[in-house]
Amino acid sequence: MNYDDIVTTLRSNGYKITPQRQAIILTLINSNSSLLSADHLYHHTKQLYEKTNRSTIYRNLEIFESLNLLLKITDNGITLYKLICTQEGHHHHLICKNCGKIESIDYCPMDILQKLSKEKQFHLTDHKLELYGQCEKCNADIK
Amino acid sequence: MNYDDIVTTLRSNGYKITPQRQAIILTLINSNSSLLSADHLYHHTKQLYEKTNRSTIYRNLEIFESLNLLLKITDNGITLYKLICTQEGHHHHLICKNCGKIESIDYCPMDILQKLSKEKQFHLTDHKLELYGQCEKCNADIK
DNA sequence: TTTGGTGCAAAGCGTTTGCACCCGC
DNA sequence: GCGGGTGCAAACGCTTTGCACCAAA
Repeated sequence: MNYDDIVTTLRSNGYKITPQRQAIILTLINSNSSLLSADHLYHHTKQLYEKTNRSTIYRNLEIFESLNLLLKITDNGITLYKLICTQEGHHHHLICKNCGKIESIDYCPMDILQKLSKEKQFHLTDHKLELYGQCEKCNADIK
Repeated sequence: MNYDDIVTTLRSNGYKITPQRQAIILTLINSNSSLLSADHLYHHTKQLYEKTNRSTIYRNLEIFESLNLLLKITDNGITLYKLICTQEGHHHHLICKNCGKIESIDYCPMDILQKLSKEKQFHLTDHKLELYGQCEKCNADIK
């Protein structure tokens, strides 16, 4: 999922390509697909296109999310966003509580959970799995 | 984990037992261990002890959480609380996006994830697994 | 008597909204 | 030119905080 793909998705859903929107997309891409706060996104987007407003950020994040371009993660009142890279496929994260470093893990327990939920006649549509702890570096630092 | 256990835990950690605190505990217990919002908790606690303030609710929820008596779940900006019942053991939830019904499932993928994270030298301390979809009843209603 | 707990009101914070204007298509 | 997109400022909802008083131990 690169810049052009996102622009195409937007266009084909009837959304216009404004400079603000372009700047937001670039900021998301430039972030190396790490988790970003709305505030971080606001400041970095402003660096690309000065006259971008906070409300524009929020309004676009909502649109991107609705188009499944963006992942929104909320933990402990803190909301973070991340581009969904379909090339990388579905995965989960190891989040270091100390330094905030985020690693990806490919393992997903959903196949097992699908079976379990079928037994309960529950139709699974979404799931959230987040793992917290200390990464290798922080572990060493603490010791 | 019943009322007396919670009171004992509070006392042994140097916390006093005020009528407000008692009312909050009772409200949590009476809720049949379903997920409650701070607002819901506020109104129901008031029914038990009229002169309870919102700040008191929040301050106590924070204390209960720090003592591992309470689980705090945030999804999409909505924060809910639930007593941790150690007797029931660790488990996860199936949350119906339609009617809000919550079912428990015993399966937990953490043993597998522990192995995976060890390979990455990541020290796992916490995890969150939440499953969303439609429960049996809502599924039938939609069809 | 001591010290944590509380009520109150005000502020905080991230987010949302109404409106008039702007601009991509 | 049309209709969606934006900036602005104000409001929002939930939560937190400072302070003086209160009451559990």
